[in-house]
Amino acid sequence: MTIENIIDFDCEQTLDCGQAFRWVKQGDGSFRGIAGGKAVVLRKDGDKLMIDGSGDTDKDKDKEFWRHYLDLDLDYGNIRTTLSQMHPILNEAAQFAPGIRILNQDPWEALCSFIISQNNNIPRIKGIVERLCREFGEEISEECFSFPTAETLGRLTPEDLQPIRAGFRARYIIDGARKVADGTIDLEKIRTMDINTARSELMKITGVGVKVADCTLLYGLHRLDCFPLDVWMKRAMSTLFPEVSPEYFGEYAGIAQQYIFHYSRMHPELFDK
DNA sequence: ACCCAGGAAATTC
DNA sequence: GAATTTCATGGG
Repeated sequence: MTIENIIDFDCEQTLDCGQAFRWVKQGDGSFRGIAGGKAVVLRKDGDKLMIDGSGDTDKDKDKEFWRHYLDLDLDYGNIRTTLSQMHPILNEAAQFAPGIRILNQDPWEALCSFIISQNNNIPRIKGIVERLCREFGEEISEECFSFPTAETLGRLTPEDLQPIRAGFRARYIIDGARKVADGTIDLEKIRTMDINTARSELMKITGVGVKVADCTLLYGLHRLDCFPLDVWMKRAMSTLFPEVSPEYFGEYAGIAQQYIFHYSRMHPELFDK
């Protein structure tokens, strides 16, 4: 399948910028990954995006899924212009990776992934997530596994997660899975709650603090005004934007956050000393 | 051996 | 209550 007239989107900038952990760059520059129970390879050529390998027979519905997942119907060019006018360094960061978009990931997958992310590094997060899917997900196609549901994981104990080597995070994963599975936490209701209520709802899960809650809101529930502050972002804000607070960036602060996060990680020398 | 990693809970002061 | 320590695992 092909989607035409793609602008302001780059596979690597969007899929390998720390918001999702299941996309793997292939030798030919394409990206292989799984979302919504569909295993595909994404490849951009000029302004065309090729999506191969989806088994869905309903092409229109399938294409709609990927348009939505990749957030292709939001005008990022316009948003980037607005953000760039707010601050010269944000302009620099946005120019550096103008193809970043905020994915519409499955909320449970985002929540679980960012629980795993705490006090951890990205390569290892990817390894744990991969083993989690391989052990407890469904094999959709050859060697491609879906993300396990909250219901599936909620029936397990932390000891059952031993093979994925998540360490102390195992009991957090199970607590989150149980609360989502039994309705204690309703992610779709949280989607439309005001930001502070939504955050404290998510923080009812053991192992979810402000940062993991904000990542879940931004990357899983598409709350674009959320501005997660991790160690990188705190350093970036104090060094690059000492006079600015996150609210300054407004309703699309989360997109600004992602430009700044990616820019900072690609320029660690800015923070030497 | 030592330090850090897209933090948060548990403990101590 | 605020500051510090611990948590499990792997890589540099």
